[in-house]
Amino acid sequence: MAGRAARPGGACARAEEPGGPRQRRRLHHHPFGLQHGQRVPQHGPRPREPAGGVPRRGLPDGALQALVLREHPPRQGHPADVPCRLPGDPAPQGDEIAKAAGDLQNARTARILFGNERFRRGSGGTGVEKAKSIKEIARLAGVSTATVSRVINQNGRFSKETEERVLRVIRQNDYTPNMSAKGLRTSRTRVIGVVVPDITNPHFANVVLHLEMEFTRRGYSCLICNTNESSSLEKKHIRSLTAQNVSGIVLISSTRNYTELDSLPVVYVDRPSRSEKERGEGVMIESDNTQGGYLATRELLGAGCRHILILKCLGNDSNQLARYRGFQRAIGEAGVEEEEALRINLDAVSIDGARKAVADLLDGGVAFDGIMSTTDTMAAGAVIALREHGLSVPRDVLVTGFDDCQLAEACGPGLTSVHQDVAEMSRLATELLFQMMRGERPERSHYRLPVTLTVRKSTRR
Amino acid sequence: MAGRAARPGGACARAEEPGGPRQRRRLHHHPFGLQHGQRVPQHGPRPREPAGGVPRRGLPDGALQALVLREHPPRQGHPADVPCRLPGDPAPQGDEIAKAAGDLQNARTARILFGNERFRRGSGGTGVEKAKSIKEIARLAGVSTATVSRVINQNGRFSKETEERVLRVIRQNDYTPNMSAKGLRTSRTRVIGVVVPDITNPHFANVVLHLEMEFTRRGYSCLICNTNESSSLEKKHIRSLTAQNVSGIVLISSTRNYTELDSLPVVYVDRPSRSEKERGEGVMIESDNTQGGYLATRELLGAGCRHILILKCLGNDSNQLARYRGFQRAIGEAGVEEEEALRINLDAVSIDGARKAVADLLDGGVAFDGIMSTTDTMAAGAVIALREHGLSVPRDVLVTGFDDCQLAEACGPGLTSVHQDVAEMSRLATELLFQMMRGERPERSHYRLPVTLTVRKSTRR
DNA sequence: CTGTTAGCGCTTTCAC
DNA sequence: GTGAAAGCGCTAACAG
Repeated sequence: MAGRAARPGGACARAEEPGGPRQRRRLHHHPFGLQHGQRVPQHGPRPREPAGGVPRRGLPDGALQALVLREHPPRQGHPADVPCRLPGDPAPQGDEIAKAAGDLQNARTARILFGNERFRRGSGGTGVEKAKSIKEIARLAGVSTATVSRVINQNGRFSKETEERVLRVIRQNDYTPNMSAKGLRTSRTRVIGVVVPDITNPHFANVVLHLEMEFTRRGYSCLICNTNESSSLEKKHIRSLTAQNVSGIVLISSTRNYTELDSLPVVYVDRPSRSEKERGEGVMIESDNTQGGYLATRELLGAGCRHILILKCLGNDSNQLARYRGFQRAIGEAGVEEEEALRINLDAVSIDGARKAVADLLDGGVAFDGIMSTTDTMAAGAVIALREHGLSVPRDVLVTGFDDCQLAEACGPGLTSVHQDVAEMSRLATELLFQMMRGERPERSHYRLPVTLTVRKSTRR
Repeated sequence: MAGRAARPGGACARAEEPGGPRQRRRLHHHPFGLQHGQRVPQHGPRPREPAGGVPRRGLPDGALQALVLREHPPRQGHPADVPCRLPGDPAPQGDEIAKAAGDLQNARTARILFGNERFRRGSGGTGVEKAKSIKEIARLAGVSTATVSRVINQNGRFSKETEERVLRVIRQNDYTPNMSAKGLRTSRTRVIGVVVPDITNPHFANVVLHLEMEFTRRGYSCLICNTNESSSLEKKHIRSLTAQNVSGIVLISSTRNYTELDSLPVVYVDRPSRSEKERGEGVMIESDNTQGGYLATRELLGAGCRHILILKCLGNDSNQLARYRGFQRAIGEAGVEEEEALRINLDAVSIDGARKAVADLLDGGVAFDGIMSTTDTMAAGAVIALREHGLSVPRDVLVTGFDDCQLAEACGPGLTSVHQDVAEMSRLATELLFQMMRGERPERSHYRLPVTLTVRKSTRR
């Protein structure tokens, strides 16, 4: 295979074609062909026919694109270079689909929402045998499927010898239970949904990593859903998760009004409900953001700052507000007055947005000796702006961040930042979720984890 | 509920108890109680009994911890503060379980691998009705389930009027198909597995975000698996994914020898096979890392650097090597000789590791005028080390990074970095995966995407 | 302790 | 164009 002559290809060098030119045009021929000796079931899923079969109809995969695109726009990369674009790439059918957005209006939308993959693999392929079932294991072990099931799930009611025999057969045949069947039968899939606003936010990435580790440890998988801060996308994700019979959900969101979740174990993480008591159900874990804002501000005050710029972001993240309240408490206690001019509210969290905002302030001649930022990202932007204006951190201005992510370590002189105990947060979230999945009621419905201040050079002259 | 008196609680303030003290001890009472009028099926899953039922046996959730812990250790947060620890937190039963690691040795391991959630929700709860099935929809629409199915999947063979009626009923009842059943029947679940080494790596987080967006657009979900660079964990994840009948897999790994994947659409992203032709199957997409290394090095050479420190990492990521080769090519073309002393090989990618290594070199009096780092993270560490030694970037030393992540924007004066077109990579990966899922053969089996250089101040004096 | 069996919700063949 | 019915793989009630 590797010895074949490489075809020149377009912009991308070294494109190989494993199938060789002869097969190139047989697009509808499934690469994982049907095994010849395979049994053809009377009923049940029809294995792929070699060529014809049901012709592909309905919308191609590009269809949903237009639908979701409006609220989930693809991030701009470098729009100039779009290399190696595939031929036949269907142009998104914008208007036609877009008007069906959000609801099930017609068949086309139905297809979008529920459609099948048309071309399934044949369950046998080139030398690949069909996955073993519990029946097969039962036959080989000389017991009933019920017994195999009991052994697998350690539900008791079997003898030591039977157990050993069954387990041996399981091992020898490399058997793994079919989770779809299990899920159908038990309404639980050993999959946990994690709904997160934006996984590229280092803080959330960290949360997801830790959650995933905790789940894996317990033999569960992690279905991840980015909402991109869109509430309608969030709702879709949640519907999708319930449709998939997930065992539980971890939700990073301020929203609490999903009736879909009433019968499902849910743990809310990181973002408290906006209306404080929107819905009683569900368990909530958050860091003590107010305390974090307080600690950061105290650090600045302790170093002598008296004119502290507060850099925060409006938007969905209610934690920003809590951090700001901590700031207010600290300066209040210190007898420092809050200055209207020293408050920046950004629309979105970004390095460059913060940089520009701080630069504007500096250009306008506003004076301050400290910056308390409610995220590391914005703090990084602030540090850049200061440097560009010839100001030194920490000599001229002290800066604190929030989240203590990699950025804080790398930024300028090292950024003092409020550290959230993400590992503990994730551990606790998982623990509580599993309690609920077991049918137990967690001791509390609200946990607030202490934060600490990681002091770096940005606040120590 | 919100009006109830808050119990003082332990270290965490404001702990609420939604159930009130009376219910507190009834841990085995399911919070989502059984609806009273609910039908009790003769067979099939038994809804939770109020109290007794099958007593909880076998290992608690902590069991798998010890098993996986050794290869997937929890990252250290701030070990000092472990607040709000739950009571009854089971101590992991280390040795007992650990010796069963890696294989199915005994019943206990079986339970760990396959065990059920013991306590399912009653399918009805407080006012929550059972999820509707296709049968219910069929009844309400006055058609058969077959017809409903055909409408949902747009498989044809129904009249316009029938279609409208069915869709109306579906809408009115807020029906969503049960994906477990669908998965069982069709062996495909509209879920795509993404296996990634470490999601906190900003580059991978970015890839995952874009993949997830592409999947969501097409109505698919994203099951994410962190391998933490452990090959045995990777294997477990892959087995788990196949057991769950995922529709396809995106794999960021150098490994190509999973027979489990032979019958499944797989796209390899980012990391080429180590042995270049280990297995012909599967489609591979990567950035042109060699070209990236080349571009970065050229940038340094063009600015006059003649003694360039190469900062790379040994380990699983074969891209590091490609980038290094680009470096070699560039200096070769420029007639610059590679200096043994100017090569740092780190064990792992970290800011602090790079900082220390570069600091050691500086302390040792090794002289260089440029640094070509194979990741932004290490570049950030290098910049810190330089600054700590009183050297200025870019005045004294020029630096380039790789990946063009947030760190590059925030680091020092702004880091010139090689930009990978992650959006296009994800788009292409998804496109190819869906082609394979449809049974089509992609045009090529190997795609190499062009990279660009994002020039910032670290290379422009 | 073990086996028989119904059926979870869905898709698809076959018969009309 | 439509419906009846089988059966995907698994669990759990029930009978022995």
